[in-house]
Amino acid sequence: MMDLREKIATAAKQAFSEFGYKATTMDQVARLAGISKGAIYIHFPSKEALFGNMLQELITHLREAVEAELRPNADFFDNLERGLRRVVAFRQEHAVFAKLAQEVRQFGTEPARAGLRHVEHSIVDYLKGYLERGIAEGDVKPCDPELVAFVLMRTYTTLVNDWADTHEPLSNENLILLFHQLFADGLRNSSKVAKTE
Amino acid sequence: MMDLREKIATAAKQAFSEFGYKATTMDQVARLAGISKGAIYIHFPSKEALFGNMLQELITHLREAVEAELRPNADFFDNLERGLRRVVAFRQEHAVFAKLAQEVRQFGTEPARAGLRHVEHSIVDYLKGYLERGIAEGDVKPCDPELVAFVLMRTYTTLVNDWADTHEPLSNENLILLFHQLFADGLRNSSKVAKTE
DNA sequence: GGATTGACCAAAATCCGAATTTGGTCACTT
DNA sequence: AAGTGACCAAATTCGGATTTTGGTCAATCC
Repeated sequence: MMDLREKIATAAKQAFSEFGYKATTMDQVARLAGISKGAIYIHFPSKEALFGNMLQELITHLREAVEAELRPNADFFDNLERGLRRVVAFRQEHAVFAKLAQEVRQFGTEPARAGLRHVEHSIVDYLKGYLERGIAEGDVKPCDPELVAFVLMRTYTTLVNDWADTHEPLSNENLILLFHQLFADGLRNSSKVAKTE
Repeated sequence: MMDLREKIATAAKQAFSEFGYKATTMDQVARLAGISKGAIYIHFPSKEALFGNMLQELITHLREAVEAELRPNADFFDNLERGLRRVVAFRQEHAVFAKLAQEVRQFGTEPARAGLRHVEHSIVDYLKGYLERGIAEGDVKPCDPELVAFVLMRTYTTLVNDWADTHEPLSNENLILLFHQLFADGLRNSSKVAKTE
């Protein structure tokens, strides 16, 4: 049988995914886990702890998923592309992200906002390390890895969250393609023929 | 003496800048313009029209300011940088933008949100035309100009506005460097030396 | 006689106390 | 010791009275 703590965590994730942070009640989680409310507090000190535990597990699983995707001998930017694609897929596989983002937009729920920020920061931090390795190995031009990681992540978030407000949402393929074109190779057309003036 | 319509428009901008859209009342605007409330409606059909008029004027002035900044014979990406920098400066010179952004974050006021979106869209639209010309002239690789314009605009304002929330603000030089590195030339280090392992 | 006013109105926003819900506890059962 | 569920204080929601606000228009002014 499933260990109780795990059962509670699963029920919590299910509830947070469906209702968001605010609208999830401890009674609901207890009912979903098939236990009483008091039992939750034997394993988790608070609702926020339940939430934080879920986020931590997501971060761990995301990192594992991304690392499983990387090919040590492949081109740096191909791997970056792979990793980003995995992040996109992971977000879609876990409805919590969409639900929490919607909740933040609609109600501005503070713990939900902080949670998403926490996840984003851990991704940026991971990305920073990856960029540092790329610079050290000579695959990436020297740059401020934290700043570039920040921009990459923000651009990604903006594209996923904000572009769809006013346009057709981007397909994964277009998203990755755009990233590659913008950040890896740049927009400058270096094969331009000499201007005649 | 200042023409009445202009006086009303000036008072409206002053009020919107200080209080945002929602908290600005027609009585307030009338008082600031030194006239009665009814007189406003001789020149503007509604509060929204007053707001829209202000935004339209801002858009016009911004476009003029940007165009005054461009150097026809300069490098495409240098001009792009120049223009974007002017946009950011313009936003800082006109307190309405900050006030409206704050209002949207705090209250989600719909006309304020729509107004900011309208301004941003007109900037992106202008940028899109600029990119299209760049593509046609061979300065820029083929790409979706609207999408790229959107990303450029958002990334630039994010760098200027949000990076400083948690880090040392970027100097203009670093900003230009980063911008060129990211979008113009890309991060790929094409002169990589053969790996020794 | 057109421009301007300000009392006026319906609708929307705001207040505010009552009623409900919720996170968390703990004496008690199993 | 693990788990329960009635219980509590604090937070949230509800609803209706009260105020504010965008917009109008007959009266007034120049």
